[in-house]
Amino acid sequence: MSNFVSSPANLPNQDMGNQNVCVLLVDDDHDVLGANARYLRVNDLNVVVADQASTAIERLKAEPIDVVVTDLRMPNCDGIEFAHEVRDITPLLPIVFLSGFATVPEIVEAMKLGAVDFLEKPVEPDHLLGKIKSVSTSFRSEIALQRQALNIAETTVSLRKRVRAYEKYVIESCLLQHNGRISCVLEALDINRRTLNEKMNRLGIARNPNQDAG
Amino acid sequence: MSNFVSSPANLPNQDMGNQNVCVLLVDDDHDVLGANARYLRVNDLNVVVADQASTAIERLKAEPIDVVVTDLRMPNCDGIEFAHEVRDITPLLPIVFLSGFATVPEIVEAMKLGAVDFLEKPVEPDHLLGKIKSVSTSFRSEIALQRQALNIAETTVSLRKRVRAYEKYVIESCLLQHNGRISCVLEALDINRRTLNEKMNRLGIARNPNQDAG
DNA sequence: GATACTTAGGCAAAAAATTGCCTATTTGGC
DNA sequence: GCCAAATAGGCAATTTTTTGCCTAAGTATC
Repeated sequence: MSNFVSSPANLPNQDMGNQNVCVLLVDDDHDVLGANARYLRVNDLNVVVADQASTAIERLKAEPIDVVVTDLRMPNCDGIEFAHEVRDITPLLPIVFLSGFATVPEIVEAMKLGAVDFLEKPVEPDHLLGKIKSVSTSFRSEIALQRQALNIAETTVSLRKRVRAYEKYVIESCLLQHNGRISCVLEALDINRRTLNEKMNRLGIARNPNQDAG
Repeated sequence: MSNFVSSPANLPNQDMGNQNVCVLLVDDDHDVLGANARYLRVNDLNVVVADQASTAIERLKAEPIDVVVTDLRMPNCDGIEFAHEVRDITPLLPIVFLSGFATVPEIVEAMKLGAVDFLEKPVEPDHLLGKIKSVSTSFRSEIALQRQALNIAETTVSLRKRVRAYEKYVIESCLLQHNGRISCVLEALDINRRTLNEKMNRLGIARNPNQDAG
């Protein structure tokens, strides 16, 4: 996969391995950067690293990034400003912020800039991985859904189809986020086990087997 | 103006005098509530007050609220839960949170739920007023808005609620797009007339009257 | 091999949603 | 006032969905 901008309009429900997802990790602390990068790579993600905003921006322009994970506090340029620059280049790219100390206004601003999440340092690598996975699928679907949603006039997509697609996406991304662990999905979506089974059959959602990752 | 409910996808940028803006103030502290209400009223806002979530929800259903301002920590029901309920009713209504102590996850969750802003108590009345004014004109970031509208933000909400919210959004925005013309919506969404009626009742979608189509 | 844990699915009752038919109300035109 | 068009809603038959109960299969642990 490359840039979301160019992804097809349909909901991409084929399960994709992590190996296609490309993450841009930005952190001025080389230790953190290295550790996270290693963990994510071991789990089949493509990882591009940068230890400062300017480098990150270059990378972003050069490579097909799917998710940005950035520290909020950096020496030469703060994370918010960086996020603004990212927005200029890719208006919808998901950004996950990391920070140990953050003020309310900073968090608010970050979220307004469309941060997908805001994690507190130190982050458990596994948590970060889960977040990235879920973000990258939900984002793909998001683009697709937006297209559909915003093009009501042009394409006649029945309400039924749209709702189905949405439901499918929600379940799939939840499934992904929990490594295919059905019991977690049941809880997260607050849904009866039997109902979930039925829905998955109806919507053609594959039982996800081999997500090891943890 | 009335509910934002009836204006989903578009940013409502018409400027209106304060006197038409209706604010729902929610706070369990009567002193704070009274003081803020007074200040806002003096400044020509319509203010509806509630000292607990349940009352607030009733008010919300009954009156044409434009902005909700709520405390995050309340005795019977926390602000996040309250916001969830608000979202069930009005997926796009701007919510401003107030709080003295808030954790990062709380703030993040609130923002994902489409909070327009998050102010730290104690709030200067004038600051609050400014915020409300700007909210009712400018609005929150388009990205957050779209995410919200599409219910993409991965908040922990039951599948059922999310699907409902999405369905509601689709219908509302279609309705808006066709100036409230039901017959067009029927065609656009490829849905049975009777079914649409039922859904609109179930989801609490207001029959839209006088959209003259500016 | 026994045991615990997780998940799938058959079956049927119960609940919810869809939809056709018919009627009522409103609005605008003649 | 009368007619046509658009919309809402009552009622009931039909279809779908949800869900509890019970069984079974696959895995991992002991």
